[in-house]
Amino acid sequence: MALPSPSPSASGSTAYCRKQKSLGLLCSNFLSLYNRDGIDTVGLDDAAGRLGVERRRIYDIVNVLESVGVLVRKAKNTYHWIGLGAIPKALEQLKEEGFRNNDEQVDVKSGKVSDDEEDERIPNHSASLQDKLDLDSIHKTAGSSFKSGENRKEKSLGLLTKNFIKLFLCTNSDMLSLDDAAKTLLGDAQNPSLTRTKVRRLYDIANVLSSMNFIEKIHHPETRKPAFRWLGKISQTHSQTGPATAHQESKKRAFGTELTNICFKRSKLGDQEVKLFDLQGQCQPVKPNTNGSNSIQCPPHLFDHSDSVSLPKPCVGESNKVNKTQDCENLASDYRPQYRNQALRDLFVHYMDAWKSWYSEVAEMDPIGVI
DNA sequence: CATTCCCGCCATCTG
DNA sequence: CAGATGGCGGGAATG
Repeated sequence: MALPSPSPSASGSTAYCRKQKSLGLLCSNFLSLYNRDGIDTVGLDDAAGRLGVERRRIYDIVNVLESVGVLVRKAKNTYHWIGLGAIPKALEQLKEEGFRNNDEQVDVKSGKVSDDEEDERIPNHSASLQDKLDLDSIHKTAGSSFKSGENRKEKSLGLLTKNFIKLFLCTNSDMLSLDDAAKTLLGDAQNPSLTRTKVRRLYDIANVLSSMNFIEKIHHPETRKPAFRWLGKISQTHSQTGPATAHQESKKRAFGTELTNICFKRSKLGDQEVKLFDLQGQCQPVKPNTNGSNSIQCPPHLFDHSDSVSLPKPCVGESNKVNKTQDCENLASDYRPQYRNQALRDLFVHYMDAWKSWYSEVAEMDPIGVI
């Protein structure tokens, strides 16, 4: 049926920009919006509205954030904001959990010990990755019978996030390709389509974790293949963490490179008026608590944009298409603040890099005099 | 062509 | 039972 063809009727380039809709960006914005004093509860509708995205996307964000302790479901439509300060503890817990499950592979039906799912002993589970840390996981392969209940939960983004993180926390290497991660988490399931789906989810997760600087995308030194590296260093493996700040992720899909997620649907028209949120930046960056706090370090922080730049950047396209465009255009001129041109954007990116390097090696950076 | 990952349908799960 | 959740995979951007 007549698909709402994306007909780029409007002369010129398509204004749609994938980056502006990334989960990573959305996550940053979400945090910018709520990570501040006084916030106690987060309403899904409110969030969706202010961030100008569909509810569905909020679920994605919230689910991974919940896995890291930043939020807790309070009631329907409502979450209790805990804060970034809860992250270290949550990670510590995940780590423990991971190790525990690892060597005794608890069997607990319907998760008792670590809420996790319930499994079925993967038959030929051969350690595919460095370790055999078989964090729970285990999903029956090509489905057969199953108790939809647990089965569904078993595949939740939240759980997957936890397991993904455990992979880093309980493993020697802190570098992981999503493909390997997917396979590991699937208990080496052969089913390629299953893996594909898993990888898709991992991309989602990786994006938000990246935006929070938990991990960073890199290319495996040898394989050249894309992988992710854990940045929230763990005591042991720490040791000078590599060469330090190899931040050259210039212009790829650098998450958080842009602000806001305005609605510019890919094909279907964007409905509801874009309600750009009015974040004032103020996202109290949690300082790197390097003091005492044992091993796990809260990932280097988010908000690359917090202070200096914080305003929403509406779709910068020159020409858009559909009707709704009007709205955006208007909004664009209203909020238009920065980054309308490459130069500014670059500057911003630069700023972010500076922040990252500063953070990762507290002191290593040199005040690049961009300006 | 391969990799990334947004989008939104629709199965499930609450309240 | 309506509304809330969120798995899932098609297929469009991007590399």
